[in-house]
Amino acid sequence: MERNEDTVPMRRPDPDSPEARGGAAAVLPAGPPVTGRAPLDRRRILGAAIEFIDRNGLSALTMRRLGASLGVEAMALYRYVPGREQLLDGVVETVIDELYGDPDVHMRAAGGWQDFLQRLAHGVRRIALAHPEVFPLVATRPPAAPWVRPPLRSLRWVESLLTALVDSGFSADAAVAAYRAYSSFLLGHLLLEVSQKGVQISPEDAPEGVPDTGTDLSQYPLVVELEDLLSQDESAAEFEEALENLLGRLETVRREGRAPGE
Amino acid sequence: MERNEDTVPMRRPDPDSPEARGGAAAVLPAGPPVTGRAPLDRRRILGAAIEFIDRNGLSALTMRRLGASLGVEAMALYRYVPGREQLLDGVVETVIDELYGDPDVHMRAAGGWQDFLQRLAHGVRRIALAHPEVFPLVATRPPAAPWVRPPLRSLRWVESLLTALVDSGFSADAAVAAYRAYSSFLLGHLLLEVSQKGVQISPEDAPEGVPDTGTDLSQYPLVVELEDLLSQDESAAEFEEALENLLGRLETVRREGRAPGE
DNA sequence: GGGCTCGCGTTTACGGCGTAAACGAGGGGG
DNA sequence: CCCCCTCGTTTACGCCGTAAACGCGAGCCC
Repeated sequence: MERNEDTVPMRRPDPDSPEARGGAAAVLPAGPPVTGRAPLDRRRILGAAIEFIDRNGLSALTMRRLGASLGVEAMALYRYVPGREQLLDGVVETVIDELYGDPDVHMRAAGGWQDFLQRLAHGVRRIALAHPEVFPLVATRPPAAPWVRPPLRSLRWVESLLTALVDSGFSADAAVAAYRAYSSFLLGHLLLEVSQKGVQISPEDAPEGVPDTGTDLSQYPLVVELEDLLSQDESAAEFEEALENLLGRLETVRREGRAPGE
Repeated sequence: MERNEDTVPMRRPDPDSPEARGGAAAVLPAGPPVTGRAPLDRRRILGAAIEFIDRNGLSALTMRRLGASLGVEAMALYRYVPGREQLLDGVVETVIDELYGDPDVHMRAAGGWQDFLQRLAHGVRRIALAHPEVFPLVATRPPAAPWVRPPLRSLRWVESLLTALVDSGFSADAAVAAYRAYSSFLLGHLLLEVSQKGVQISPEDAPEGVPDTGTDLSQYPLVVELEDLLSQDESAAEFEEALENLLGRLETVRREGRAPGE
């Protein structure tokens, strides 16, 4: 066991964590930050919904409670949102639209396609970490078209990404394959990361003297032996590692100018 | 890439599709297949819930309707299941327990760790494709412990997997890292695959003469140009390709006997 | 055999949900 | 002045999850 201590040299907290950035992923600067009574509008409703989910969890969001958090009856929301389902669609769209406000993510691949994908990936990760309760929604809400894949649920970003790849020498086939591999990578890593984060927090009650006597692990000796390692959170490093690997793999695909499967 | 060869020789429809297998992933052989009135029990309830979700979608599942599908009032279910949430937990557990009945998936790595991981991956994929409406539940339900990562939500499988890796020469670090990378890969790929499959089906209504005039694509020329490619379903090949790549990457990690990030 | 108990499904009831529909209040233009 | 348009409220309906009381048939003890 040589790998705890300070083997990891200077990986401060986590470059994508919310506190490492000056609230750059804040929800909405919608005019004055009044929390009292202001004229309702769609943006304000969606912002309040995101804040509500961040604070209380997705399952606690109801039309009545969201209305109450805005100082309004539930039915008032229906003037601006057709219904609860479309409200959630709007939440998902608003959350990923935070990418446009992220100064480290660009829509055009000025620094090459690898820089583009890297910045985009970290931007999405920042959003996931800033809204862990919302991200499962981003992941599972049915997309508009079969080729709009979570978590990049916006045509503009798909167009950006494909453009960056094709302009950098990817064939059409390879660009599409890269888009799909990239989406799968982001979705898998980030969904697991936020769900893991949620689990660590949620059993906050019953902090007894003996920790974690919930289940009997005696039948799983290796799990017991590796429990420390398994509990460690190496998400940031693993994300980086897997991302680098993916980019490397895509580079060979690009060079050989063919789809990766053949 | 020397490690496929004849592992996947004839890729006609899809080796993991439900119809390509003789119902091997059927839900329950719980005694006589009577659908009428039989004594209620937990297994029968969970089986009915899975069938209900497969047929009508997760959002249609209510205690009352599930009761009705069993010829019983909703409250009768509460003798066997504490509540709706725990019912869903049971559904998830039951679905992944289908792995134990899969003759192509083994709990011990008799044919080497790569064979083990490959069989397991395809087993999980078969389950995902057999129950596309259930899989998002498998992916997003909070796990029991932070180190039980979807989609392999069972301590027995985690123990199996780690054992296979450690026995094959992975260091403890490397085995844990491999477990995490493998989980992310499975989750990302399969969640996207089933969600894509769901989207193709759901807008079944309004098959007008002009197809897909729903949204204006004029601002996204590359998306338009690549629309055919983007709509193609290459899930099986991409899954195989990404899995092979992951295994290859893990092999170098194993050989060098260190965690992959350093 | 008679009555008692107990396992199991039903009935009833309650508060909360999403949302359709009718209803005001308040203000700006004819 | 009055009308009507905008926007939030009130009321109402059917469905939801589930607590609690109930009923009923089978088995058992005496």
